[in-house]
Amino acid sequence: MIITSCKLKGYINKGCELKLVNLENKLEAFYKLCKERKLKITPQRIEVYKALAVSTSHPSADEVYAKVKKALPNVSLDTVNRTLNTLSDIGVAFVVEGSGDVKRFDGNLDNHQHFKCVKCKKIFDFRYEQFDNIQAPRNLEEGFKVLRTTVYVEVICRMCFEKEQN
Amino acid sequence: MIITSCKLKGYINKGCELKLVNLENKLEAFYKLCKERKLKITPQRIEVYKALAVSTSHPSADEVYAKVKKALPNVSLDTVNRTLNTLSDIGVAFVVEGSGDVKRFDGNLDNHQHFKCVKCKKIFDFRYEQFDNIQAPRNLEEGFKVLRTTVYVEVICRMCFEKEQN
DNA sequence: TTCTTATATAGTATTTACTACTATTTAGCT
DNA sequence: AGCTAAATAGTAGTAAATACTATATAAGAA
Repeated sequence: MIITSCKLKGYINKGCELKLVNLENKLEAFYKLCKERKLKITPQRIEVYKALAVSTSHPSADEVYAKVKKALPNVSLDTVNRTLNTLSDIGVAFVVEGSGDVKRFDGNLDNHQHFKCVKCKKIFDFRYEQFDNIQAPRNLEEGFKVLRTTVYVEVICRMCFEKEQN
Repeated sequence: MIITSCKLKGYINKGCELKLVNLENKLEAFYKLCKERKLKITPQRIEVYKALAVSTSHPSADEVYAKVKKALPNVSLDTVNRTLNTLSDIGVAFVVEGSGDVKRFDGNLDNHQHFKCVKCKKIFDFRYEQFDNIQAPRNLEEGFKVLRTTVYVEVICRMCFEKEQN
């Protein structure tokens, strides 16, 4: 088990230098992908991509905005937001599971898991005995107070899938 | 495997009548818990608790608010919000994993899982080979387009844990 | 039952996240 | 260099959640 970016436990992210070396290659791949998808390669897109590619901290749009602003002082937050969504669309980034949705409450204390439609944001329950007692890795339990370990599935529900086809 | 509240696939929630029968018992237990925790049993708390206890749809604060408003027309949204948080604090409800946080992006496409501190909202990566190829239950894969299956761990990080002690 | 007080609430204001809109600019093609 | 669809900056708007303050009330004490 490798904790890849857990600074609290004193782990050092040894991947950093590698990341910078790789950035050139990553950028090339990114350019290529943009061309394939007929997306214009703009300075804004490059900077947003770079900010995300070298980050290990799962930044919010605001945090990426702050970083990009250093290179492009009058970039707009809207552009950063749009670009982040574009990057997710083409698969070079993704939205951390569950984040970005309104706070939802659950009064069902029985053992169960959730799956969510990423389009309509509906959340469904399911129970799968195999997942009832899933254990977080031990060294995570040693370094942190573990409250809950769940399996989380992101789906597109039938309704949204059909809507998408039209 | 039981899909407990998946209406899209035509499953009917057979638990509904049972839920209403159980509500009385649940309420009694809730009153008892409130007394233990020195929390006043107010009409607002009762209605919020009831709304959540009979719901299977992981409602947002707004949705609970709308429901409670029918019984208590001039309840405030703030009260509903506070009460929902109180219910989470005493353990009779919980916040659906990941929801309620700002949208966060991840540029790391390598196979990995996330754990999040519920206090400071920081997200950390970890890799645990066992979780690399975790499979959603088959009948879920049949009814929905599954995009991603991850293990999600909620923790309190050391910093926040120590802060809490003081 | 009435009194007292800490707790909880209603109503409003504020903050923050995110999306929408429009006029302007620009990347990529010819 | 010129053209055009796509992208952007700047601003406005919307929605979610928290913060604040004066008022109301639950629950224990008298």
